[in-house]
This record gives sequence, structure tokens and C-alpha cells, in this order.
Amino acid sequence: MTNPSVPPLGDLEIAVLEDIWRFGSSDAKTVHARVKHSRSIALNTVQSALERLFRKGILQREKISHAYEYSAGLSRRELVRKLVESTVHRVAGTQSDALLSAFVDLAVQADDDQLKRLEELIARRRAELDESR
Amino acid sequence: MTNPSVPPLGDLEIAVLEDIWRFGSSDAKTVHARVKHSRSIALNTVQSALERLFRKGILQREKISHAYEYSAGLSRRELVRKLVESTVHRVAGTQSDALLSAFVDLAVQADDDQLKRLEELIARRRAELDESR
DNA sequence: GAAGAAACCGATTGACGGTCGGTTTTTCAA
DNA sequence: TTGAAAAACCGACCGTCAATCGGTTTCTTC
Repeated sequence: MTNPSVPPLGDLEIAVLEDIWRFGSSDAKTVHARVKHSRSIALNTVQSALERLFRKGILQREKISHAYEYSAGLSRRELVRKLVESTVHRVAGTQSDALLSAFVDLAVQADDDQLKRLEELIARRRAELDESR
Repeated sequence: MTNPSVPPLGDLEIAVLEDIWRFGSSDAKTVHARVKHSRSIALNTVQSALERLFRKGILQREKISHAYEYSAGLSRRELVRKLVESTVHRVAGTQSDALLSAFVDLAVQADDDQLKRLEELIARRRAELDESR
């Protein structure tokens, strides 16, 4: 929790991740087959993006016969959270304040519906806090 | 608003920025004088960090006699917001959802006090929304 | 007009992402 | 069992970018 740092991700890495999120666990070949329409890219390139993602702890892999099956170790949601956390940590003296500031300013763009959901969320969180006291 | 992208910042860049936030508008020499305690670094190095920050639109500068006076064009808060926005945009299919998700997950760590402030914020935002309708 | 200050102009180094080609290892079927 | 196909593995190259600085030019001011 003290060091939630997630290394930054490149464009291809994100594209490949998106693909795994979308279609579920896959091996390099399959990902390549799907991704090569938008990017003409060699299989090896996809392979190393996958590998990098694995080393970064973003993807998991399991050897199925002699091919790696890659799967997302994180939901998009979790990744976004970690990424945001890292970002904030880098440029924030005291986390909580900076975090709150970001909330504040981002919330300004939220619409009615989102505000409502946010309120519910806060209520729930508050309930949890009360409960554990 | 559609393209809020802020380029990523290096460590020295952030340090220099922090310095400007802390002490206000300064020229390279002054920043260097303050920063060199923690990092033994040449004046030129600070100068180019400042310059880079300027080119990235993070700092403003004004020529005072023949030296540049750099000042923050953004508050820390605004920067954090932009940085977070960029981060979310890169990895999010549909912005609003990802944004909300990030809220949700980050809010889980918020304490009582922060929740209260968040609620106030939402209330205010809601009032603004009503007003402009 | 000379000295000092600061900008300006590269140049270098080290990471890192993206990109592959070639080599080795593994699997599997004939 | 062996040979072809598949996939991993290795390592190289390029481009970009932050950090770092030395040297040169330009500007100001006394």
C-alpha cells in the first residue's frame, strides 16, 4: 500500500491489455491475430509486449503445453486505480490532500447521474466506517 | 477538453516544479541555489528542466531584463487533475465509467473527514447543475 | 568596450518501448 | 523415432526522452 507504483505503460502494451480484457485469456498468436488488423505488426512484437506486461505484474501467464496463456491479473478498474494512485503519489506531498483535490476537480465534470452514484458510494463507505468502530 | 493530455514528467522536473510552487516565481539561478542541496546538479541542468517544463506548458516565463522568470501556470491541484485525466483517458474505453470506477476504488481509502468534504463538494456541484438549467 | 550573467546550442548517457530476425527448444504426428 | 511446425528465447536496433553538462553567443550594465 505504501508503494503502489505501477510502471507506465506504452501504447502497444495498452492495446494488448485491452485485447486480453476483451477476449479473455489468450496466447500470443491469438492476440496477434486479432491485433494485427489495426496494427501491422509481427507476432514477435506482440509477444514481447505480452512478456513486458507479465514482467510488470500486469498479466499472469500459464504454460499450456508449450505456449503461454496470458490472462489479466487486474481488472481495468484496478489498473486505473493503481495508475491514478501512482500518478498522484509522484506529484503529491501529502496523498490524501492531493487525492481529494483530484476528486474535487474531476467531480466538476460529473453529471447528475454520476453524482448520484457517488453519493451512494459515500453513504456506503460511511456505513462501513461506522460499523468498524 | 477532448485532449487534456499532459506529457509525463521526469523526477527532476517534478522537483523543480515543487520548488516553484513552494517559493513562487523564480529564475533558474535561484531555483538552482535551492535545489542543489538535495541534488548536486549544475545550473544548466536546472535550466533545461525549467525549459522543458515551459515547452510542456506547465510553466510560464517572462523575461526580466535578460533572465527568465519562471512561474507556475498551474496549481498543483490542476496539474494533478490533468495528470489523472490523462492517465484515465489512456486506459479507459468510456471515460465516465472509468473515472467513476477510479473514484469508487480510491474513495474506499478515504476517512471520515474526507468523506464529509466530498459530500459538500457534491452538494455544491449539484447546486451548480440545477442553477444552469 | 569589457566583464559577468544568462540564454542558447548541441552532445552524451541511460532508460525504455516498439520492432524484429535468427536460434533453440518443445511438441506432436507420421 | 525423427522431422516439421510452433513457440519461446536471445539479442539487436531504432527512436524518444529525461538528465546531465560544456562551450559559445548574446545581452546588460558599469
